[in-house]
Amino acid sequence: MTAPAPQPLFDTHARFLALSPSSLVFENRFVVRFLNKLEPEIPAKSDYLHTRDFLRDYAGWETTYKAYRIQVERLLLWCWLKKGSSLLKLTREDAEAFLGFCREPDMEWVGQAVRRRFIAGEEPGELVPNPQWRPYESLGSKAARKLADETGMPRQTPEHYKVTASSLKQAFTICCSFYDFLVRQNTLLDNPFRAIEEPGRFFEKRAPSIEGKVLNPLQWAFVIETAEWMAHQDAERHERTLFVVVVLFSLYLRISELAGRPDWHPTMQAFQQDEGGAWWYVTVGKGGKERRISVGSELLGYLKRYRMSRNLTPLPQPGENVPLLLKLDGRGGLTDRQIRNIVQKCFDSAVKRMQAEGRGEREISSLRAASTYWLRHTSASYDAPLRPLRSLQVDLGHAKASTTHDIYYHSVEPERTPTGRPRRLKRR
DNA sequence: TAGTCGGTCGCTGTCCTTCA
DNA sequence: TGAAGGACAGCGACCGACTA
Repeated sequence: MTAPAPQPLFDTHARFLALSPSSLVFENRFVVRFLNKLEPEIPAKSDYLHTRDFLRDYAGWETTYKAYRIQVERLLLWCWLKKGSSLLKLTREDAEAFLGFCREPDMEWVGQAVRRRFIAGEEPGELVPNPQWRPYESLGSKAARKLADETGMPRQTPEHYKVTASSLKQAFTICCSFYDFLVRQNTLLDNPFRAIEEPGRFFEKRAPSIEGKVLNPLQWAFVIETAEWMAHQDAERHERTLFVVVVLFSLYLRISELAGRPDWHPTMQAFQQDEGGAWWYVTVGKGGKERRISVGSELLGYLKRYRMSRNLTPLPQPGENVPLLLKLDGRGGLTDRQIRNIVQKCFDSAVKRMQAEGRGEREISSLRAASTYWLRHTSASYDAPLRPLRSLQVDLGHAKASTTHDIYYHSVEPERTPTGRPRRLKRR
């Protein structure tokens, strides 16, 4: 099945992101033309203004703003293009129909790759609608894409697309919030999404789970051995790879806790020794909260190895303001994406080494889907049977013990921990 | 020309806060 | 106390600029 030809349906649409909260609306002539085309049958300009006013409240939180813009934009396009009326005329039945559409949108609304909404036009600085853009995207599973790339087979184009329960729940939450806003503004009397009985039937509840996101002991053994082998083959490039893999695993780090944040750039000072001689990794975690993670002796060995490859003293000195990770050209600091790429190359090499050793597809397949976050899940799930809940909770940076308990103490499978977590990184 | 890097985008999941 | 709501992060992809 080939990708659907660009539809005129989406030749123009409201581009909320381009509008800062203080800017004038309708500044893009394509948006103006689109809205004018809908008038007077649909009060599109009024709908557009209400939507922009709602989004304005979230302008200070970039990731939240992005999520909200995506969902209300879909709602707006669905009202206009599928229902043919204003979003202010939405009934409970319409709201249910929209959720149903969100769960399984028409394939002409679904793209096979993420595209920019607008691309450069002929005039300098002009933005024109990207005909390849679609409101929904379906990329398929990572493991399937990787396997297709390895075998040289074309990637499968899905004939149907269903969003996950998580995404659908987010769509519902945001639409509820949008109509609550319209009610507070005295624009509407009722919220049609609040009128839906048992909205949970649209998205089945699921306990938090790391199932399928943990490397089994054999896969982890291949990953760490591959990282060491890569470091041996090309120390200049891959001592860094080895250190990144080991530190993400050993300290249960989220990628941002190694890459840094806009207001925090990790240096060697992140490794600190207390008065008792114990070492800690001090980072800034989710929500901008500082946390200290205990550093084991084995990780210290890898830290020394990595530092010596950079011609530094074996252990960090007080006040040493050297970036923790360097780009290949020696410039300081790696972005989260660069770290992901480094880890992904290691995973890819581990898959090849498993194949070369004649390992079966069943042993290999889930490693294709692995990402940096799997190292955090893997390490924590190996450690859960061996460490007190409170201790693991603090190192993971969870505010509530129930989060740690629900994720790691409910989901540990016996086969993952035949003898509990080895404090040794290498297990094979 | 190939590799690196960063901007942008949308999907999915995590996890904290609020509320009944 | 559990569910719902909501903020936020991780991730993979495309694409263009830059550079060795």
